[in-house]
Amino acid sequence: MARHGLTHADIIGAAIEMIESEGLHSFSLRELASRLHIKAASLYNHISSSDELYTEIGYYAISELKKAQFDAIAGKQRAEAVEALADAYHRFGKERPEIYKVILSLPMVKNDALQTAAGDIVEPIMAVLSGYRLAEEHKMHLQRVLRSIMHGFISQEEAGCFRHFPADVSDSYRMAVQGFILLLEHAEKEALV
Amino acid sequence: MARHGLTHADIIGAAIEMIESEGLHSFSLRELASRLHIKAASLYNHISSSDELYTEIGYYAISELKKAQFDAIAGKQRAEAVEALADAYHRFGKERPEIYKVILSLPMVKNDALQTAAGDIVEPIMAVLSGYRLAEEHKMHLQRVLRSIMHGFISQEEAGCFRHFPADVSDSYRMAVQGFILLLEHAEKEALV
DNA sequence: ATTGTACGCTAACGCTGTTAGTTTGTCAAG
DNA sequence: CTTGACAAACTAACAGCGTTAGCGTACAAT
Repeated sequence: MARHGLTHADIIGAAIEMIESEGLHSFSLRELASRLHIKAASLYNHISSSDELYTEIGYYAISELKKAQFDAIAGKQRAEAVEALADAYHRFGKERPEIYKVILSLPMVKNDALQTAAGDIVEPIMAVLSGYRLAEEHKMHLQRVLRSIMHGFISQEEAGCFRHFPADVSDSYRMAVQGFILLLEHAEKEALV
Repeated sequence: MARHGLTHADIIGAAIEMIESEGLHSFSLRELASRLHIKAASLYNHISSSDELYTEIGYYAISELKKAQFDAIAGKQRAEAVEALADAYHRFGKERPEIYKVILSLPMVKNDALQTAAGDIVEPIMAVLSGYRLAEEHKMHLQRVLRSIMHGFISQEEAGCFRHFPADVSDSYRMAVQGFILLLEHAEKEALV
């Protein structure tokens, strides 16, 4: 009845807040609506489907992640930049696990808007790799390798897969990143030959 | 009415088949029941909840993955064994993506039965690492690193995250694995010092 | 032959996303 | 100042989900 003056951005913002605090798992449109003092059906005046909502939140998450990475590597070069980037990625995953999960649930195949989002993920990594003398194709491969390491690590850590052994998890991550730097330097040397 | 002589194993088997063919996403107890010519409620004579069902399928998936890895590394040593293991893991993820997803959805934190399953994941990797002269703690770390690489890679590949660049995806994976082998050898040398 | 249990059934509950159709508040134009 | 249009809320409903309670029946063992 009483107009609440809700905007699209309000909806997205509230959804993000809810997901971060209550968890992606227990999120629902009805709960979101209720928190906005609205009926679930009324949400459809602002969004076209739950899929669209998740996609938009995914965009937000990706841009946040991108920002965090660029902030971290600012003014840094080579190994130091790689470490800072990896650290920022790891921190993002640990501090905002539910939002990170939204990124994972994005079906990157679908539309091309998502393709540009995928580009956003790649950007900071490519920026870091630019500090190394690498062939363009090598850079593409190595970018994938670094993403695999970072994503694989935090998603397994988050899932609790790393509790099997008592070894310190941060140490493992550091070793993974050092291994990647080793590979980078190796690739650089080979290119010179 | 007419007894069908359904066993617990039949249910699990049918569920696995459905998930592999139709996808985890569109799987439901009601569809599973209908495929077995049963009502959904009747499933509860054989399983206690859908969670339990997913968990059991997860066990199955993990054991299959473990088997594939051990088969691959049989008779191989060191770098060759690492490559074979990584290759088997990759193949499993590509050939049975839906079943692989079930593993991911397992909440490893929960009960201790799942802890033993987590052990099963670790086993073949530790077997391969045993071919290298490494401190016990190094082995734990490196096992996590390899898992991160393998899991991170195939989960991103599956999600379509690697279409951004034209570079060959298998080449990227090979490079990731070679990088890990490099790290292994590096760690081995350092240990000798 | 009788009894017990394992396994099927129906009906229902509360939850999910989603749609159609209706009302109402607000703001702009006449 | 009234009127009309549009935006944004509403209610009611549908189909689907997992799950529970309670009922009936076929089969196996006594």
